[in-house]
Order: sequence, then C-alpha cells, then structure tokens
Amino acid sequence: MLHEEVVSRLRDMLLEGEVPPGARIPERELCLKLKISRTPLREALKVLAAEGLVLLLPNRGSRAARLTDKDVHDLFEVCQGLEALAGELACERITDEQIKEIAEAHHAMVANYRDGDLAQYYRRNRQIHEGIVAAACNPVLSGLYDSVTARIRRARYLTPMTPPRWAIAIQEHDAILNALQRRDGTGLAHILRAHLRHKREEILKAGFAEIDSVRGLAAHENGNNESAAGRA
Amino acid sequence: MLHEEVVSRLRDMLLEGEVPPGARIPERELCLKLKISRTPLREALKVLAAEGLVLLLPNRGSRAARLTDKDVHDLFEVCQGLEALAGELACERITDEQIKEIAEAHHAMVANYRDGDLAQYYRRNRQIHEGIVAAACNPVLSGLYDSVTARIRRARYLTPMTPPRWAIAIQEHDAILNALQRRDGTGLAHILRAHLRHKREEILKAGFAEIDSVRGLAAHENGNNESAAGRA
DNA sequence: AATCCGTGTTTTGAATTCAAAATTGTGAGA
DNA sequence: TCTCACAATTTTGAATTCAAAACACGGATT
Repeated sequence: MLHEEVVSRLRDMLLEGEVPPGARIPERELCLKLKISRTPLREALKVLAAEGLVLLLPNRGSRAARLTDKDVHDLFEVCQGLEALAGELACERITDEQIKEIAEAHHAMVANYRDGDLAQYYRRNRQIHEGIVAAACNPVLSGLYDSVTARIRRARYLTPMTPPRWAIAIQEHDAILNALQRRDGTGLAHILRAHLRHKREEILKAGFAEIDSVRGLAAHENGNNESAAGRA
Repeated sequence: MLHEEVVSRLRDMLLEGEVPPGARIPERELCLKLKISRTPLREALKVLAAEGLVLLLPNRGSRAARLTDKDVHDLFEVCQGLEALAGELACERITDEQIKEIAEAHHAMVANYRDGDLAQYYRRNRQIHEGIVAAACNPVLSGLYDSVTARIRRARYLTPMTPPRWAIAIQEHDAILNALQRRDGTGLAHILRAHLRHKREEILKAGFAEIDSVRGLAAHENGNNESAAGRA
C-alpha cells in the first residue's frame, strides 16, 4: 500500500467515525487492520495531525481530533472565504458544460428534497459545492477546500436539518445556481457566504460539538470504538 | 529534537534555499546535520510534502518543490482570498492596541522605504500582513495563511522591486492602514486584494519561476547545494 | 479506607536492519 | 565511438529492534 493510500484510508476512517472524536488511536489495531507496520502508519498520523484531523500528544500517543464550537466557527468562517473566492473565480472560468452538470445536480437535489431523502440530498449538495470549487481551476484552492471541508464534514453532514432550514437551504441553492448561470461572481460569493453562515448557525445551535464530544468520550472511556457511538 | 522542531527546521532550510528548488533532498546529509535518524526525518518530509514544499517521488526520493508560474498564480490568488477575509474579520475584531502596533510597523516600514533598505522593508511588510491575519483571531485562517505564504515566500521576498512598483506599494499600504483604522472591512479587503494582485503581476513579469527553476537545476546537475545558487 | 510508593507491563519514539528498487559504472559488441 | 547489457553500489521504503517514557497494578503506610 502506497503512503498516500494509507493517509486517505486513515482519513476516511476518522471521517466515518470508525475512530470516534477524542478517542485514542490504537496503533497496534490499525497496523493489523491495514496490514502495515508502525512506521508507515505513524508517517500517516503525522500528516493527518498537520491537517488537523489527529491530535499528537508527545509520549502519550495520538487521538482523533475533537472539534470545539470555536473550531466549528473558525472552520466555517474560512470555508466561507474559500467558497466565496471559488464562486468568484468559477464565474470567470466555468464552461457551459460544467454549468450544465451543476444544474443537473441541483435539480436532482431538489428532487431529493421533495422525496425527503436527506442522504442523497447531502450527496448532491456536496457535489454542487465541489463542482463550484473545481470550476475555479485552482488546485491550491481545491486542496485547502478539501482539507477544511474534511474537518467539518461530520458537523456538516451529520447534523440533522430542521424542515424550515431545509426549505431555506433550497432557496439559497436556487440563488446559487442562478448567480452561476448569470456568471455573477460577486453575487455568487455573497449568497455562498450567507448559505454557509446559516449552515454554521444551524450546527452551532444544535450543539454539535457537545454531541460529538460526548460520543467520543463514551467511546474512549470503555475502550470501545464501534458500538459505543450508538449506545452513547 | 521534537517532531515539530524537525519539520520547522527543515521547512526553514527549504525556504532559505539551503536545499534549492528542484534539488534532490539528501536524506543522509540531513540526518547527519540534524543528528537524527532517517525515521523522524522521513516523517517530517511527508508532512512537508503534504504542505506542498516537498515533492515525493515514489521509490526515487524527494525533491524540494519548484514553483511554476501557474503555481505562483494560484497561490497568490488564494492568498488574496485569505488576506481579504482576514482583513474583513480583523476590522471587526482588532483592538486599538493592535492597530497601534500595526501603525508603528507601517511608519517604520515607510522609513525603511525612504532609506532604501529593502530587507528591513520586507521584514516590516511581513509583520503588517501577519498582524492583520493575527487580528482576525482565527487560528484556522492563520494556519492556512502560514502554509500558503510559506510556499510563495521566496517569490514574494526575493524578487527585486522596481522603484515605481515600490512607490505604489507604499501608497497601497497607506490605504491599508487607513482602512484598518477606519475599521472598513470591505475597503480593506479590496485594497489587500489589489495589493497582492499587483505584487503577483510584478513577480510573474519578472519571470520568477524561470529564475528559480534555473537556480534549482544548476544546483541539481552538479550535485551542489550551497554555492551553485550564487553561481547560477 | 485512602493515599503513596515501587515494581512490572505496555506503549511510544527513534535507531537499526533488511529486502526491493533504482542508479551507477564497466565492458562487450555493433 | 556509441550503444546496450549486466553487475556492483547506493538509495529507498518498511519491518524490526531497543531504550525510555507512561501506565497499571499491588502492597505498605498513615
């Protein structure tokens, strides 16, 4: 297995909550599961620590990072800036073909909304946001966006949405698609920022950090990874 | 030596050009110089590779990253976005004390300009930009800013400035301080963006990437790290 | 009963070792 | 002379090993 593979495999495990937030990272177990020795595993952990997904405690191992409310706040703030920038650039650079793809994802997402299919809705939603970033044609931006969104992914997609919030999100996405089709960079930047600001407010109001934190603690205290999350 | 120390020591060496862009990274040498074994060195290299400062070639070692014009373009584009965001946030959160500090750095910088002291000028300049980012009170933003500015540091501070450009830069910095003192976030964001856009144009016009690339190649081809840079 | 102390165990961090891959150097043949 | 092939050497990537640090458990002491 290649270094980058180990990193992304491990990153996925963290994002999936296979190792819950705050839980100690079981080096030994992971070595067996990934069939690698400690050396490449630890290399990957250092990389993930630099990304902010893992907490490195000198001489006492590493833990899956846990987000505080402040972290969520700050990450969303930066995410707003990155998506706003992406929106502006996308309007300058996006092809008609790419707009068509995003429009299709948008309509599919609206259908998911009508069906009340949250999982599919989130999938399409993510596809749209990522499409806009990709259309900015800036790999540096894409990279930072990936790393920031990775850290808030759990907050973003695990927090349940209230029906009124969902309705508003749909309206906002209408405006997003509209601005994109008009190639109104400034307008798109503004609506994206507002959209994410609202999402953030929703998440912080729901007390995500506390929920996630408790889940992590529970899993930690009885040394159980899989089932504790459900039990907590 | 702690892991983070190795990373930042190594990062400094790359930024200083001690290992020139494009040059092979001499694992053995660095182990001796830092008095560590290959394991922690390689851990640091993977982290720096994730940061974009090091290029990892499977089975053929690692090289100091070399920036293309496109890289410089993209990095500055993102940097514009980050500083613009920082400027907006700073205007909401900065204390009078912090403004005073930045104002002092500004005036010192203007004095450096009058003296024609480019090195000191750049030092103050950086202090101002970093001060604005710090005033945004967002560690996530600071982190991304650090990593992006690290990658373009050589381009930013090694490219010589033409006298007219320098004069304009001073004007722009007047406007920056002014917006900050008025706590005009939107205005500050705009002027910062323009300021960095101009800087980028200057650098790309000067053909930084080619210059840096040649320097790296020369150092690579005769296996010499230190003296080649000066000789090229 | 609660706390402190000491011993044995586990875990961590880093050096070393080892196999595989790439690179270099040399000589044979065109 | 130039090119190709092949052996020797070096370098890489990862497993193993080893010392030091943290941890866990038990017994002694107050």
